[in-house]
Amino acid sequence: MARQTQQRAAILKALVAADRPLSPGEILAHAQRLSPRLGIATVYRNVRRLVLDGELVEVQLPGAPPRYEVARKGHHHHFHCRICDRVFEVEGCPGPLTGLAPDGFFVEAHEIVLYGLCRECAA
Amino acid sequence: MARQTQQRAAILKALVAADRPLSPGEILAHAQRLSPRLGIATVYRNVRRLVLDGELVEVQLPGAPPRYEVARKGHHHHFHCRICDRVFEVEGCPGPLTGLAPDGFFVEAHEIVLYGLCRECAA
DNA sequence: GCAACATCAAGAATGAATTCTCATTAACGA
DNA sequence: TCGTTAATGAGAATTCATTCTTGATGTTGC
Repeated sequence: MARQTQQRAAILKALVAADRPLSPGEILAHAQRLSPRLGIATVYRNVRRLVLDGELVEVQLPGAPPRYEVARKGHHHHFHCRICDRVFEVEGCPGPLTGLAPDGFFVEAHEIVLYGLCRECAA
Repeated sequence: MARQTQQRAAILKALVAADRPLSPGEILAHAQRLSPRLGIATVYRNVRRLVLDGELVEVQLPGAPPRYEVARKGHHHHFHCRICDRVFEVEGCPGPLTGLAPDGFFVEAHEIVLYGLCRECAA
């Protein structure tokens, strides 16, 4: 059976504390504050399992490696800062957008990504 | 100076004829109809130069390799068919979406991707 | 507490996309 | 047409994210 290890706890805590999607490298950096000897392979192993277990969801953004965020957050979108490369969550949504597709196309989902400067980089 | 080769012409014609963003592999397959001995390295070489020359633009979509489309098409978005994996252009746009970002964030651009079934795969 | 064994850390290995190498081909100015 | 040389084709090499391997470690059931 699965064991509750310090490393997995550190990985989950890092994602909960960040409250934004993190890449494997970011997860490593954040979680190492709690578990200093943590290695990147352990991040990948645990992230894979946490996604399978439904605790994390993968967030794919254009031209960027996969990021991961805690599951059950409801429908939302993302903001990608072009300076610091961090990704943030964005609350609203302009609607289902089914009207944009050409006739005969069937829209099942949509993704919106905003680009620009985050609060810190805009200051 | 740059030469006008059959291969480069075939690559551009393939992209113009397709009227949708193509991946390097798709460009190879389409352009080989016009230039059968075309190789993948030549596709990458020419695509890189055509992007630098401003004739093509790179289209990045979530979780997908880069695709390329002819430049100067105006603001538009994309539809990614989950069955055939082809990407199509979509005309409209719901607006600048600057209101979605949190306070203090500065929105410079946005990308919208629709997912579902294209006309052929929905039939 | 202790033994069994799931998990770990570190580095090697993998895989896929992209780029490089180099002998050959072909574009184009004279 | 011809010579120069940019561009090509094919396969090797590279890159980088991710996964595997190994011996060591730490968690859990008893």
